[in-house]
This record gives sequence, C-alpha cells and structure tokens, in this order.
Amino acid sequence: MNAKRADTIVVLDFETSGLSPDMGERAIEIGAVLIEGGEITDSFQSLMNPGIRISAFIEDYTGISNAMLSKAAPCEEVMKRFNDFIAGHNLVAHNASFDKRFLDAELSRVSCSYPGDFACSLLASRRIFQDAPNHKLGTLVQYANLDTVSSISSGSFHRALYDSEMTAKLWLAMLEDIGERYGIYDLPFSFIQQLSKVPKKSVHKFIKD
DNA sequence: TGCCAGGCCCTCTTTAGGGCCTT
Repeated sequence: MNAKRADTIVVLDFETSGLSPDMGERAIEIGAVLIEGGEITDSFQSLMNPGIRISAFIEDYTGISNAMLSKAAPCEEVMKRFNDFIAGHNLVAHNASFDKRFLDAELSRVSCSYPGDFACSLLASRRIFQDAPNHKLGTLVQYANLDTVSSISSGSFHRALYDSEMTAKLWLAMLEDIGERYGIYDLPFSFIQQLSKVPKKSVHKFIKD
C-alpha cells in the first residue's frame, strides 16, 4: 500500500441493492474520483454483479437493471481493483456512514480492509452551508451553483460516478467557501473532519480559532 | 412467517422521540 498522501482525496459513492449490508444488501456499482491539488485527476467506475436480484425500486431509482448486472464483473473482482485505487488516500462520501458500511462489508468479502480516514460531506455541509434548504446532494449542488455537466461521465444523479463527481465538486466548493469567508486556504483533511463534529453554533469560532 | 439500518441532530431531551440523509 502507498504511504498516505495528505493532499489527495478519493471521493466515492456506492449504488446498492438496499440500505444495510447487515440485512444482506450488496453493492451494485462503485464510482470514485481522485482529487489532487484541488482538481479531479482520475476516476474509477464499475458495475458489479452481486449475485442477487435487485428490486424494481432499485432498478427504477438507479437506472441499473438486473440485465446490466448479469453482464457485470463479480463484486469480488471489482472490489480488489477498487482497493488498489483507494490505497493511500483519504476518503470522502456524502453521508459517509452509509458508504463506509458497504465499503467495509464488500472489502471484508475479499479479505481486505481500509485503514484510512473517512470524512463526510453531508456533516460538513450542515455546518458550512447552514442556510441550504436541505442537505441532500442534489439540493446542495444547486445551492452552491455547481456545474452539473459532468466532464467524466454520461450519467446523472443516483449513478455512482456522477454522484461521486458532484460530491467532489461540493467538497471543493465548501473549501472555497471557507477560504473566501475566512481567508483560510489549503485546509488539511483532518480540519474538515473535526469541523464536521463541532456544534453548528460553534462553527464560526472553531474556524476562527 | 414476518420482520427489516444506523448515525447524526434537534427538542416539547438526557428514564425519548422523530426527522434527515444514504440505496
């Protein structure tokens, strides 16, 4: 595994068959982008065959069909490749507790684990974009006036690569917002992690201090 | 058979309940 590089972040997003790996749900698609020096420099996307049929609700929600998954590589094969992609990088996801559960569950099936740090763009946005109508990814993309035209995927919301790209843009927008408001740039990953835990009322003081 | 998540966060709170987010 590579040594961890503090200036690089992998933003990831899973599409899954349901909400909980503890209830037998599986990952069906992984998408991720690599951020280096404030720019997206690499990406990873793959459907993965979980070996179970997904519900009509999930087919409709994601646009991923059972027929598409039947032709995809097995989860185990994809996760081994993805494990190599994330090695040495900090991770970010929107509602990270959800993606972390599936990442841990799928990696454990191939006898791998991710020992690094995970940050959550949802928790961060509740503190940085406190005036947003809500903190769903789509709403925040609109609120922050982000470019919704993807440069790396042909997908849309609820597809893994597209959502990971939009989450990456949101992450960069939040860093930019702190920079513009406080004149603080090049914030370390760990700072946003800590910021995501402070009470909303204390965000201003936390950043100033 | 029938059930079905879990962490965060607010408040009419802490001996609890319910909404927000993710698929």
